[in-house]
Formats: sequence, structure tokens, C-alpha cells
Amino acid sequence: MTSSQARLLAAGLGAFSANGFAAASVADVCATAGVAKPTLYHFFGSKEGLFAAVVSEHGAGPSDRVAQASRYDGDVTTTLRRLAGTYLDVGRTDQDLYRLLLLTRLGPPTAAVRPALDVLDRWNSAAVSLFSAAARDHGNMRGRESRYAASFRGLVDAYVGLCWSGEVDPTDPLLVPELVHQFMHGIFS
Amino acid sequence: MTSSQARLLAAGLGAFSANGFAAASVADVCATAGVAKPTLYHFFGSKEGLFAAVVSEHGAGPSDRVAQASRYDGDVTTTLRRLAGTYLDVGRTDQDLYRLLLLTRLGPPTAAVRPALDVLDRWNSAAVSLFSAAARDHGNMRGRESRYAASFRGLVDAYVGLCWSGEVDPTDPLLVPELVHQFMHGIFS
DNA sequence: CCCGCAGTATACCGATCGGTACAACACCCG
DNA sequence: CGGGTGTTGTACCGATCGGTATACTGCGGG
Repeated sequence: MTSSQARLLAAGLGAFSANGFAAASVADVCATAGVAKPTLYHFFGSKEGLFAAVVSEHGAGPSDRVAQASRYDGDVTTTLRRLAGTYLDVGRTDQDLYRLLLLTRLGPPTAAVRPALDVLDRWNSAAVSLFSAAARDHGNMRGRESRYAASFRGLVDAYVGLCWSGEVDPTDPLLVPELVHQFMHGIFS
Repeated sequence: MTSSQARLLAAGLGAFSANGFAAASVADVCATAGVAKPTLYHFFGSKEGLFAAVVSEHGAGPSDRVAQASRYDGDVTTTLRRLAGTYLDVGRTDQDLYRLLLLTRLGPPTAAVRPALDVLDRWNSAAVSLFSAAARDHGNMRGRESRYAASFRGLVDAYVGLCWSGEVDPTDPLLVPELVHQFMHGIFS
């Protein structure tokens, strides 16, 4: 991994996360990285190749963390707190990657953005597995696993958005417990 | 309103909602609308003007509906059901507009996309007002109005996404009550 | 020393970008 | 029928798009 590759990956992440794959410009990426276009094409072959490399490189760490945090440990509350904390942390430390994934999900599922959609699928599958495991202990959850996974993620994404806009403090130790409490018991009580 | 204007507005909505403002092509919009570029520039002046017109034209109806549905009627459950039903309905009948708004919120807040962000702000303000009014009847909600507004919207958006992917049936009469029940009382009970 | 290869810059390709000059157009008022 | 007025198509602008041919650099192994 040369420094040119690393700079291109960082610049690519910034460009793709700003306006999505289609609107990103390879010239901009190269200028930001401080290299010329042939360097980009030498390492990554195409804009699409750069996108895949960006997702693979910057997404590997967060994906590992999400996969670890999604394992059901026998208690719904502690597991969801761990997962929510991981998501919020990824949304804070890897903000560009997080936004890139959300952005990509809203766009058309072209072949180029497939790597990003695959990451989202893995995250979602892990959450569905979590709720499936939890449903073995809590029968009244059964049959709604995918809905729980999606709505949990929706709630977390809303809080991530609040963190981005500065409306809540992501380092507040009460944030994650309150989020999970809201998910499990609602806004009352 | 000539038929050319209407076709341009429809084509513009489709193009902007696919990949966002930056990635949309005026040539594509004109081709889809079946008119030449000078026609677009005659009516709307610029790509930016077309975007503003698209948001104004296709967003007026949904904005009115959301504003009406956001008025607190004295009962949290019925108000939230009405609002959630309105959001889900807009997400179904005006899918492109809904996706355009979500997409725009994730991108940089450039001057061009300001009209879309203003619509989102109005929707959010209405929801905050709703929860502020509700907090007068339920003191334990006080101080969390903006968090409730954001998380309610996040939950609704998650369900809208499930409707788009076909995982839930948006016309199911149980959907809205279950959504609101989950928001108010959590996934248990 | 020099060969060979990975890495990089200059300069360019055809295509498309947002935007426009201009002429022909339909159509309504007189 | 004449003459605007408002709408539209043809053809074009400079800039930028993704991508590339080619040559030059630095550097490690014979």
C-alpha cells in the first residue's frame, strides 16, 4: 500500500460520500489526493474499481465491529446497547463511510455500487439473526425479526443524524441506554 | 401550465430522485420529457430553477398533507397514527419525491438544493410542534421533543423503506397502528 | 553499469456536461 | 390577411466527464 493508494482511497471516500458514486469526479479525487489520473487508473483500473476498493478498505473495520456487536449474548438489552453503541461510534468515527452507505441505499442498485449494497446487506442480515436469536427467548417477537432489524436501524440512523447535526452529543453515556430503552419500551415510561 | 412544463417537471422529479441534483442530466430530463433543451431553459432558467420548481410543484401537496396531519388533536396515539399514515401514504404515492428529500438530506447543503431542505425543515418543525403540544399533556416527554420528532421520522422512514422493498404491505390496515404502538410502547408488549 | 519494471506526469481522446444564439414555429389579436 | 408574442428545434459554445497513449522517473537486481 503506497501513500498514493492511501491518499486516493481517502479522497475517493470523501468524494463518493458527498454526492454518491455517479456525481463524484475522478479528476477531483486525483486533485484532492495530489496525484494524476493515470496513477488512479494504474492502481484501481476504473472509477468503479476505486469505489469497490474504498468500500472494501474503509468498510472492513466497521463491518467487523458490526458483525461482532450483532452476536446475541443472551440478553436483548445488553446486545442492543452494544450494537447501537457500535453503530453510533461508526457513524461518528467513519462518518463519510456511514453517509456513503446511506446514500447508496437510496440510489439505483447499479452494478458499480454493488459492494456498498453488499455491506448493508451483511449488516442487516446480522441484525435479523440477532432478533431471530432473541425471538427464541421472547416468543412474542417471532415473525417480526426483519421489521425489528429495519426499525432498529432506522432509529439508530435518526440518532446518528442528530449527532451529525450537533443536536445530541454522541459521547453522552446516557445516549445509548436511552436509545435502546426507547426501542424496547417506547417513549413512555 | 403547458404540457411541456408538466412533462419537464415529471421528468425532472424522476431524474433528481434517482441520483440527486448533482448527478442528474438536463439532457436526460429533456429527452424523457420529449422536448429540447431551450424549452427547459425557457420555462425554468436553469437546472437549479427546474429543481426548485420540481420541489415546489410536487412537494406542495405532500407538504400540505403533512402539515395538516401534524396538528396535535389532544390524543398522542390518534395524532401519530394520522401522521404516520400520511407519511407512509406520501412515501407510496409520491415515492420519487420522498426519495429525493431523503437523498438531498444526505448530500451537502448547497444553495441549489435549498428548496428541498426547506421542505424537510418544515416537516420536522411540524413534528417538533406536535411533540411540544403533546408534552403539555405528558410532562415526562418534555425536553425531548426534537429527539422524538427525529426518531419518529426515522422509524417511519424505515417502514417506508420496507414498503419500497416489498417486505411489508403499505395498505395493511394494521401497519400504522403497529408502527405507532412500537414508537410509543416499544417492541415488547 | 545498465537493464527492467513499477509508478507517475504530460497531453490527449471522444463523449457529455450545463447553457445559449438564432431561426422557425404556432397561434391569437387586429 | 398581417404582425406580434410566446414556444420550440437545430446547431453550437467552452468546460468537464471517464479513460488512455506515451514517455519519463526512481530504484533494485544482474
